[in-house]
Amino acid sequence: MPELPEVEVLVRHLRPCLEGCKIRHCEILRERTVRPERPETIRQRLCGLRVEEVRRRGKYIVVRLSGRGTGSASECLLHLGMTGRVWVEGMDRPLPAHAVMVWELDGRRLVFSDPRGFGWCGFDGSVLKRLGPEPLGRGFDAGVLARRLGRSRQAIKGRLLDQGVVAGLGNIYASESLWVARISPFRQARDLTSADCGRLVRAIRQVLRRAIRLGSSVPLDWAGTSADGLFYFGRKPGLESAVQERFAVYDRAGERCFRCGEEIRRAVQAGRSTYYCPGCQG
DNA sequence: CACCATGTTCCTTG
DNA sequence: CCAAGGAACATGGT
Repeated sequence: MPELPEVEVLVRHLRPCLEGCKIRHCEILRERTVRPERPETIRQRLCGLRVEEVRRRGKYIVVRLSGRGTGSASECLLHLGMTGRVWVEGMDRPLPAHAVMVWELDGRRLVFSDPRGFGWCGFDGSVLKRLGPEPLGRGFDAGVLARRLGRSRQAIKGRLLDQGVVAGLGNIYASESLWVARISPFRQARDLTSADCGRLVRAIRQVLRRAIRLGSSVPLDWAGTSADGLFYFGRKPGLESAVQERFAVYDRAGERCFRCGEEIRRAVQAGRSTYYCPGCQG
């Protein structure tokens, strides 16, 4: 469920559930999920700590924990990969088949479930240092984007997926942003004018804000048992109306462009699907 | 069975 | 040395 908007909505949801809670036990059901530390190290580092703050950076969930007595603060990172989910539930429920980690709180528990197993939990904060600016923060404008794109001959779509250029865009919202900015995903990054960069920055912000607003306004199934993709893939019966026209191009190959009526196309760039409108993204 | 999927890292190739 | 592309990770849905 993970691009910036989904993680942001999730973090807002988790904040009141977690902040102030003490972690009584930590159970790791899939060892690969925790890294680079060993499972036993993670368990020891988490046990007995209190959650001081839950925040987001890019697609990462950052959990700040207060130390045992001596004030040794630490930050635990969670990344959801492609299919990771995190929620807090009562202790009476059966654990899902793909639970990879569980934190026992007082009378409740946090469940990290991840069928595909690309998600991650650990204390190595170095990944955060490599991230580009927050697209919704002040440090992101046309000049910054242009500088980060540099002289790259790579297609702009691919550059937007690089978390060092801007933090939090993924395959869906990269396509969406380019459509809003009317920029072809195949343009070489170095060829974008400053006007293009300005439109792209505004488009990215608009697309992400709208997705966060939408995700905050729809009743979400955090555990995702009904397979609604939390808030992707609103084609599920009963949810389509709420999320209709959520995506202008993503997963809409063969359908008509809302702006010019052309048929949306799908292409493959660097092994990943790109959706675009050949009519208005010249 | 074939192909597709919201991500990141590592390796190879040019 | 760098840029770019592809494989790998692993599982489920269509």
